[in-house]
Amino acid sequence: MLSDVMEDYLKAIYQLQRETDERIKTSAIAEELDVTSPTVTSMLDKLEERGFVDREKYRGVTLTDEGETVALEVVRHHRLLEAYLTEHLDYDWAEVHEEADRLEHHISEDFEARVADALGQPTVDPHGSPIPSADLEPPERPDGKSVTEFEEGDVVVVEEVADRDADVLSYLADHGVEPGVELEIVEVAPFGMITARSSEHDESVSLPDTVAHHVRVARGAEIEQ
Amino acid sequence: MLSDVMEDYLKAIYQLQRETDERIKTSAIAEELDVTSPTVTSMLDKLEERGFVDREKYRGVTLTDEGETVALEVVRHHRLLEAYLTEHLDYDWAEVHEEADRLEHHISEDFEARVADALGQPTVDPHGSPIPSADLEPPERPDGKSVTEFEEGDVVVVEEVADRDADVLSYLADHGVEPGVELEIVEVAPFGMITARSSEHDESVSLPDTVAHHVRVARGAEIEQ
DNA sequence: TTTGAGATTTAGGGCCATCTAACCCTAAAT
DNA sequence: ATTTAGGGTTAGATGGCCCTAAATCTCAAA
Ligand SMILES: [Mn+2]
Ligand SMILES: [Mn+2]
Ligand SMILES: [Mn+2]
Ligand SMILES: [Mn+2]
Repeated sequence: MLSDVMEDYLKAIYQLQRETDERIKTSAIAEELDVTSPTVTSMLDKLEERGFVDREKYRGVTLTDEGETVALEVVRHHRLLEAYLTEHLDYDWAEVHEEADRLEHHISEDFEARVADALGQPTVDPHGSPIPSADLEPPERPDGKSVTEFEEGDVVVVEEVADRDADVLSYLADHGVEPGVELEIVEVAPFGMITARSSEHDESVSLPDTVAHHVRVARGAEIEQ
Repeated sequence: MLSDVMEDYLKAIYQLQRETDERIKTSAIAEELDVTSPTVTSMLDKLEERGFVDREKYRGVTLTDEGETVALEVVRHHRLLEAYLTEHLDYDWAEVHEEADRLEHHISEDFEARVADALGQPTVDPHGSPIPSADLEPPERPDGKSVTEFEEGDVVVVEEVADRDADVLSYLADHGVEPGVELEIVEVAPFGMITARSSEHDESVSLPDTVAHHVRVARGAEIEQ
């Protein structure tokens, strides 16, 4: 059996891999999980021994197929829980992450199935992130781009808000940045900040790149002048 | 913070204390939690140091008030979860225990409150066991007696079926032994077995004392001849 | 091509929860 | 008052996850 700590490492590696295409470095995992790098090194030893990661010493790791399957399992649990908590237990969008992050390791497959049934086999979580299917086949890369890749005047539709910080999410919700909302990019500042107007709130929000990077969008319809 | 293992020890001691009035022995805890007695001894050291149990070496432990509060917290989580799983996720009476036994250590106080709300602040779980109140005041001893204390001809109403084994619970449900059901004691065998007729199923069930001991009942109305 | 800053691994240690083997205490029976 | 069986505790070890300090490697800049 896999410990919840190991599950967290595999999930972290999976999520870092979604962002970079490169091998995942010890330091990136250490940062993500808030542990020191020697701790990561020794865990990577174990994960390699167990066949969950491919490793090149000093050059980082990638998940094996088995490692990816475990990660997808955990991510599926996480996102189903987030969806269930918002839909059936009246949790707020911004609050669900922490609860799901603990419970994801402790629910049975039976529980997972019942939650998925109660939700009608959903495919995205409340943040717009895709929920891996029950067969745990690796999903395709989403084709949405980060909002930081657009320019002044572009109109986009928010697909996913992948931040995990409750305060940031509350702020975004308060200013109308949620999956499904249309945004017009009104300004791209030279110091890494983007300003957009939400069609919902008819109000503009400014976001530093660190936050904006987590807002994935698709190009929307042109706005009439 | 208390580990989930410590919570399990305190819950086990609490539940053993409900049955005996005497100090709880190392071996009883070891049996309950399926660990060896030296393991229990060393955990009792820690629990004593932390002020959760009163200990007399070689003579067993009792919970302190703090220890009892922790135990009640865990039991409240457990029973609320059992109730929620049966009411809202379509779990069967017999199946909930294992799931609740894991999750009880990992839900937040917020989750607890939301589940209690969704259920309308219930006071008993699906097995008829009392759910400790949110303030965690020690509940009174229930006044129900074990069905083994009755005699042939007595009519009783089932209040609580405190077994934890899924197969035993399924069997009991199949034969109409559930909270709220009326039973007539039809035979008390000399070798520790009791036979009762369920008014629901109009069928009789025979139960060894080991099982019957967990069926708590109140005296019911007399049956007309 | 060399070198040094920065990242990674190794070394060594701590705490937790568990085990087995060995020793010791209690309480009941003589 | 002794004995002894049964059970409790101590001793010592393991595996898991984490840490700091020291050694080692990598890669980009000079
Ligand atoms: Mn999340
Ligand atoms: Mn699963
Ligand atoms: Mn139970
Ligand atoms: Mn609680």
